[in-house]
Amino acid sequence: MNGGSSFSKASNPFVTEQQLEDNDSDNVSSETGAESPPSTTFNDMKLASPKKGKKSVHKRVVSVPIKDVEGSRLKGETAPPSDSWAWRKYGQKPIKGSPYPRGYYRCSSSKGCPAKKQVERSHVDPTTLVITYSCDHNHPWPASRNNTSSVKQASAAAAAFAVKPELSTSHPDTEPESRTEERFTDLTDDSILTTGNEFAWFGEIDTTSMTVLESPIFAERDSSVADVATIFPMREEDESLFADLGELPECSFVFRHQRNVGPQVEIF
DNA sequence: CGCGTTTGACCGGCGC
DNA sequence: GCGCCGGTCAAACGCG
Repeated sequence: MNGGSSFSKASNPFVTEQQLEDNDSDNVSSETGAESPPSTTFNDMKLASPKKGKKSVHKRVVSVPIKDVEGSRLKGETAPPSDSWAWRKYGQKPIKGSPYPRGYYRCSSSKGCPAKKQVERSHVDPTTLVITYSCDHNHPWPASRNNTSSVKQASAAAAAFAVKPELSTSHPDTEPESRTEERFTDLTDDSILTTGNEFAWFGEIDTTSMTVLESPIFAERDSSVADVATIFPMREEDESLFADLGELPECSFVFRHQRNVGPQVEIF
């Protein structure tokens, strides 16, 4: 929402959605090799909660030109684009193989929201900001280490993950926590998230920038981009994805931006 | 006063 | 078994 944050069509950030399911092996590498071997992005990607024996893990990575988002925040190098959600940074670490540090953010829009995201600059394309969204739907949120005040909503948090996407859709700016819980209730429905929330910022940034609308999600948000959906019939897959979210213990989204390359959408 | 950011330390997993 | 690396926590600081 900050002015300045707008995806310039010129940049045409192609968004490649990748859903990583860490079923039990590493089957994440083919697509990544498209242009940049994100060795750190996927291969090394470990879920925050390593305790997981083997649960399906979904991650979504969004790559956007920094120049388009840097306007939102002039702070760190990995300043994430301002979206409709409030993110609180809880850590930053230098990543091997990448000259840029990775920032760890946790959703603070709703107290119990387990949604997290990692923001880092692509070492391949320094001008590209890679945002990895990851949500632990099933995350137990151990009270022992739990943060400060999300315990009570831990349960809700679990569902929050699914909710989050939904919230953003209509969530103005002030997202009442209570609402979160309500959403969960409905979530079970086929309300499959209008998934706009997490990506709401895309729309806010610049609706005309269809470049980032390659995600079916946008298609639902804006009929004007319906064409995109046609081009990238991921919609039903996406829905499936989200639909599963209700059952999936964890989820993440992966978007990838590839320059000079046609939009690529790959789903695992 | 509250919230968010920053930084260092700690923990756990994975690879060698 | 050891070392490396990623991820998270917790305390301190700054800003609104």
